[in-house]
Amino acid sequence: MSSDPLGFAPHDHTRCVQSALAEVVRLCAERGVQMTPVRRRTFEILLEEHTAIGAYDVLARLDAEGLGSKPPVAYRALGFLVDQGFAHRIERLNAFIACAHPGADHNPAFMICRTCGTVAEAAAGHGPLGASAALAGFQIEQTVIEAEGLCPLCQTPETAP
Amino acid sequence: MSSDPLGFAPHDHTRCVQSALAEVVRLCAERGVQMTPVRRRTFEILLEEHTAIGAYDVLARLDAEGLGSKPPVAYRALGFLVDQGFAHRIERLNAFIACAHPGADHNPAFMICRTCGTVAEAAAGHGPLGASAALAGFQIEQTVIEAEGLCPLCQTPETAP
DNA sequence: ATGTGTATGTTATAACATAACAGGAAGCGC
DNA sequence: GCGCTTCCTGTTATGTTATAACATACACAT
Repeated sequence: MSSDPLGFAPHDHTRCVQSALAEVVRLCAERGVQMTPVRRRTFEILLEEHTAIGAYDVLARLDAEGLGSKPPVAYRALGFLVDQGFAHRIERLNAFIACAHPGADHNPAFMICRTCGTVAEAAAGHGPLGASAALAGFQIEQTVIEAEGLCPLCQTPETAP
Repeated sequence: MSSDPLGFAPHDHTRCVQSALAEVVRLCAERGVQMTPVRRRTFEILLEEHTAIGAYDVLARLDAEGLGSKPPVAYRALGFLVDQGFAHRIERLNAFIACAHPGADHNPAFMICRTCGTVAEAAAGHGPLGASAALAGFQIEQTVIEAEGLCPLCQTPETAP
């Protein structure tokens, strides 16, 4: 990804895959956790897909490459990536997506296009909840912030896929 | 059940069930949609439960009352309630909860206690996404905003359930 | 009475997810 | 080396959530 924090613009994909991969490999070493073949390939698949993808779709690709054929294999690898902040789970879609800023401390928010399925990550902070939560005395640990709508391209019939 | 957090404060539950039910019945008439027995009972179940509850749990209760035993029955009734804004789906929990303000035009946010499971509804607006989305040219139609953490009672061991 | 629309009943299956246990490889202290 | 622990992977089996597709019923208008 050369420049595209918001994700609806074209970019150099090959390059973004490589740099993200290098970055997470570095982070794993730093944290003393293992980037095993299954985990690595799972992360690559998410990067290549470059949109949210279901656990069973990931599994199908792992299986095709002889890296595992049973659900737990995919769920464990995805769980690891999510735990490490290298990927996110999109609750609305029951799907996973590579993190746009691995390593960065962030509270991600997502914009999901209902037409083309593209998912873009944005920064969120704890947002409007901060105020309500403070008022209620609720201690936030984690947030899910997902918007569904139309991406720029799908708003105009001519450019829509 | 006569005291339990909506928000996280106790209140007169019997009364809130009655008034919410009356309100949605009124709204159905106003909108020309039908509040059938299954839909009505489903809504009552959500109100009585007063927290997020899974579709199959709703179904079990409908079944016990002879109102339907197959998944589609529950999913259709819940879908109707959600469509009408009488209930909300909590993505994080794959569960449903009665709306705290039926009829009001709102973009709800939810606070989910990871210890006691209580779910409180708050107002959100389009929140932090508004800015990011505008910047990206993304047209928001609907948002999912859910925070997980500790409710006031569960923050202190003595008062935690 | 016939068509139309809306709701429900039912079958079957799809899609998503995890518990539980077995085996194997890497590191470590002895 | 040997035994120990730890972490990761493989596999079985099952649990949980959700929907497609088709059949039936009823209400109401033409």
